[in-house]
Amino acid sequence: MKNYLTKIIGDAFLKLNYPDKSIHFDKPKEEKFGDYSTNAAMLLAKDLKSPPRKIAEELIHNLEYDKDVISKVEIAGAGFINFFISGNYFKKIIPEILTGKNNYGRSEVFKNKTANLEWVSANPTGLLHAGHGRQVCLGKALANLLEWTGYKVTREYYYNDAGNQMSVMAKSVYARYMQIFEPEFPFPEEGYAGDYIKDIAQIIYAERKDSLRNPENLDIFKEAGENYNFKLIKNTLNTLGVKHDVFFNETSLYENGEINRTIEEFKSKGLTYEEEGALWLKMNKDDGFQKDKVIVKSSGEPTYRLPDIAYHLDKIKRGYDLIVDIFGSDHGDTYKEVLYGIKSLGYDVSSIKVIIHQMVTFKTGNESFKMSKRSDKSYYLDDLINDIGADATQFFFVMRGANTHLDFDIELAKEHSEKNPVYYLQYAYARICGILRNADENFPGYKDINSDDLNFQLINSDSEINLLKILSDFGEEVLNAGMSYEPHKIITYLNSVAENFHRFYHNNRVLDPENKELSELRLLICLCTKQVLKNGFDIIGISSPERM
RNA sequence: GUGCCCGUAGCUCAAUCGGAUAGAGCAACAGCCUUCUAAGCUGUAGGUUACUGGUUCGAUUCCAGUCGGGCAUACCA
Repeated sequence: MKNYLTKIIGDAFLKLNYPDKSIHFDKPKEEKFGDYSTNAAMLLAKDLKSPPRKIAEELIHNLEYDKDVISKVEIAGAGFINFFISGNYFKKIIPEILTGKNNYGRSEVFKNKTANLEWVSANPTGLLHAGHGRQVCLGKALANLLEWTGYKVTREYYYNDAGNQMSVMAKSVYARYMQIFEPEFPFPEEGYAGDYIKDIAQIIYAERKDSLRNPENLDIFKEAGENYNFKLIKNTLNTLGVKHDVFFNETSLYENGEINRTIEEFKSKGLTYEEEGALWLKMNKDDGFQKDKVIVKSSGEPTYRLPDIAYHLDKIKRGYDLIVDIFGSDHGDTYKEVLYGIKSLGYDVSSIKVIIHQMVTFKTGNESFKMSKRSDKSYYLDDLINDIGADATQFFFVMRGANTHLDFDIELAKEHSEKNPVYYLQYAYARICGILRNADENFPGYKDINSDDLNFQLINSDSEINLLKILSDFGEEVLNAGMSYEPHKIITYLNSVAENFHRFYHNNRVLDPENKELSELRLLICLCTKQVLKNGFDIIGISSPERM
């Protein structure tokens, strides 16, 4: 629709010899301002030195359009041009949705493009805590959303198995192992205190007994911990229906020489210097950096920046059209350093899109508590899912824009789980399924209705037309949400679908034995609504319950 | 201290390159079930968009400052 409007306005511009402007269409909140509006005349006012309303009049005068599509064009306010779309146009959406089925709303804008989405990427030092949920759920929805705009998406999980965190985890496991024999054996001060570390130690003890009391290194402890923790993490992800295609480990970058190659590249380009035994990357103050950063510690180990840079170079070389990273705001500064490193080596970072989401504060009543894997008392993502369910978890985290701070009151989520906004949407879906079950009994053969044979003029109430209008927006909404990487827009949209359906349901009896033709039309509207809800649920990653 | 992010109804959040009377859900209040699921619908109330100034036809949106919160300022990731 927007394409059509852009075209006819563009033609009018040509006729009038107006300067080229990018024309933007809004959807007015108020019905009386039409279905679409543009402020083109106001934007031109300055250039043409002419009042906006006069320009708008000229534009309308030179506008050629199909009367079956646009019923009315008006000037309003300071110079808005409002377009009213004909009710008949929206009825055409019915066969379109029924034909499109599970693909209705998909866009081909990015067809044949590839995208890599990296998210979660928590190091396997323990279970995912509830705060990780935001990223898990956001990424899941975003991956789906990108697919719906045409991308072929690779879902990727990166973890630093060579870094300090994993080493601390190994030390923690070793200490717990030793405590089996010597209860007084010291536990590392910054170690991971959770009971699961003891479980890992017990597993090692069961296999190796006391043979590892004086190990050459802690590799066995690290590996056992990594395997154990990854199993738990994948289990949690699985509960939420998240499945990564690629698990990329940092070690592989050492093994294939990419780390050393990257160091050499930095050195040969004169971007580094040595000081106090460490290798420093020069950071440009003009780009907002306050000081240079270490990329190789004096111990000889790289800091996280170096492998992160090498990892992103690897992704760039794999040739994706779009590379998306999702990080928490605690990485808000560091990703800039990584991008800076990549750019200073001469690589193009324009295909890399970084999404930063703000932190989540969890509350039970008046108490807010910290998410720390290193404390022994934690609220895990598994706990959250157990408490409020996978659908509600997914929904709550995706419902909000990523860049907003989020207060998550667990007591409230538990208490009000039945009034959770997710049910508002799913209930609309279940309601439709109920009607269809009824139709199975009383309107046998409704599935064979050919929409070509129906008299669409019978659809004429506001609640029917408005519902169809909303349904016809789905494709635009998907594309819009996808291009801004904001899955929560889909939820905002689905809310209006459900709202309009509930109103439609309330105002119109769908199955009326006295009026077969009208009933069949309304059944089709139900089928269309069901399809749009289902497709939307699929994108945000919640289930489509037939009954509630 | 410095950098990034945020501040919208009692609570959690929306608001499409700056647009028309700032919208939903929850909570509150008043109505609606012999008819397809009342997890619903209809209505009422709730706001100086933290504050102050600036930019312009027009600001929740852009700019400056103030206040308040989060994150980061490590040879952890």
